[in-house]
Amino acid sequence: MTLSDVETAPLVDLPPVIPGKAPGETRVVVAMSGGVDSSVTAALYAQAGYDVVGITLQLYDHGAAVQKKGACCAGQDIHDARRVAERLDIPHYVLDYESRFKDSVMTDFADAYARGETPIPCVRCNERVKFRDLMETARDLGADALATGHYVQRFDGESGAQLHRAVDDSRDQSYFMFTTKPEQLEFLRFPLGGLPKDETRAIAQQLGLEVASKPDSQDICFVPDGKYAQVVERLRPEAAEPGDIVHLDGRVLGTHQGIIRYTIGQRRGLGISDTDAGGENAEPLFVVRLNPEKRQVVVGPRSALGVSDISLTEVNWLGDAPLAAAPVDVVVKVRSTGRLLPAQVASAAEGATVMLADPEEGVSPGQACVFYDPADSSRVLGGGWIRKTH
RNA sequence: UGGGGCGUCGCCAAGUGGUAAGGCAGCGGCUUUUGAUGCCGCCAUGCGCAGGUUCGAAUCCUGCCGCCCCAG
Repeated sequence: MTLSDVETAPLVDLPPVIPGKAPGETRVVVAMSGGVDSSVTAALYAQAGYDVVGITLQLYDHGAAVQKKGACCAGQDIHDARRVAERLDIPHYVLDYESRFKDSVMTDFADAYARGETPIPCVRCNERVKFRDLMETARDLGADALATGHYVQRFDGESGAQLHRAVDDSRDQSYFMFTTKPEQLEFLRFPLGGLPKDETRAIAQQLGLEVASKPDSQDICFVPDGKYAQVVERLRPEAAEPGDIVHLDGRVLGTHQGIIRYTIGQRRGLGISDTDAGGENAEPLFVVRLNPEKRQVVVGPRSALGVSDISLTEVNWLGDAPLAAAPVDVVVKVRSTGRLLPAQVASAAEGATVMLADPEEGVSPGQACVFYDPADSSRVLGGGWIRKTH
């Protein structure tokens, strides 16, 4: 039984990958992780008659520690991807990207923590692995496009391809895609971005894909047991050394087991109680700042968390007109799951400056600030890495 | 070894005869496809110890222990 026997009517109204070019003549490389989303992505193009090539990247190798829990691991995911490709009757390749993933993503991850920042490895992976090395490979294979299962939308506009949020706000992944360059965007396709919440699984089920009920991935892929500190500690042991927990007012309130365990805005896990206020006035303490040089975790009351000005580096701008020194109105996200915040952005010496209309809490260096069009908040105008806040 | 005060959960702290508030910390869960935040739940059969009074005591009485203060 092949795919065409199961389902003949199109499941999704797929826009042509290359307008005017017949699907049969169009080669689409699909990045297949072994999960539901990328599997359905491949299936949609295969069903529509495209010349689909599935590629799975082997990014890391979980040792025995993970396998014994029976949780999914790199090996299982690769196996799942291969099964799906077989079922779809498409060629499938597994590429060993372990060393470049380690160099481009894991090292950056550890370095960021050592610097007192809180990294987003998923963005680095998109930026430095999937949309760089994998894209290059796709081009080498003569592909017309690289498709992924990300929940974002891509539209052709007056001045080139535009990046937009997913239709389903609860699944939108645009925050993780802000580094995508215009020329990369031209080559990318995201067929799931227009799908409502449960549609993908329903399609996977209709197609009889075994991954249909596979749980959504969560947490960081290379630390599925949640103990990311161990990974960092292996690469940057100095970041796991104990130090003082210091209050903004200078009091030393306790000690911590490594700066890597904390991020700005964090409340839990400090193990300290500020009782100077006394009685019912004891306020919870939050991490306000990390000082890697002194190995200090600086804490303070919630009122000390508000941030209005943010300095960004490595800014990627996707707007029609270039970003200038004169502030422009945008709305921004400072975390993937969060409200859109009114703000202004202006280019600066080494990136850009963002001024929030209202202070926001828990804004950490190493995280991303992503810009959206205030007139059409679905459109991504770019973003940058948060370097400093105040 | 004179006088006064205090001793309630890891920290702070209500409670002065009617059957142990609350906050902080901690733990568990939900939410979240980065990190946080948030939300929900749990958290002293016992109030320094030992007796006594009382139907009933953290609350009253006695003794002891431990801190603190003031004296000399």
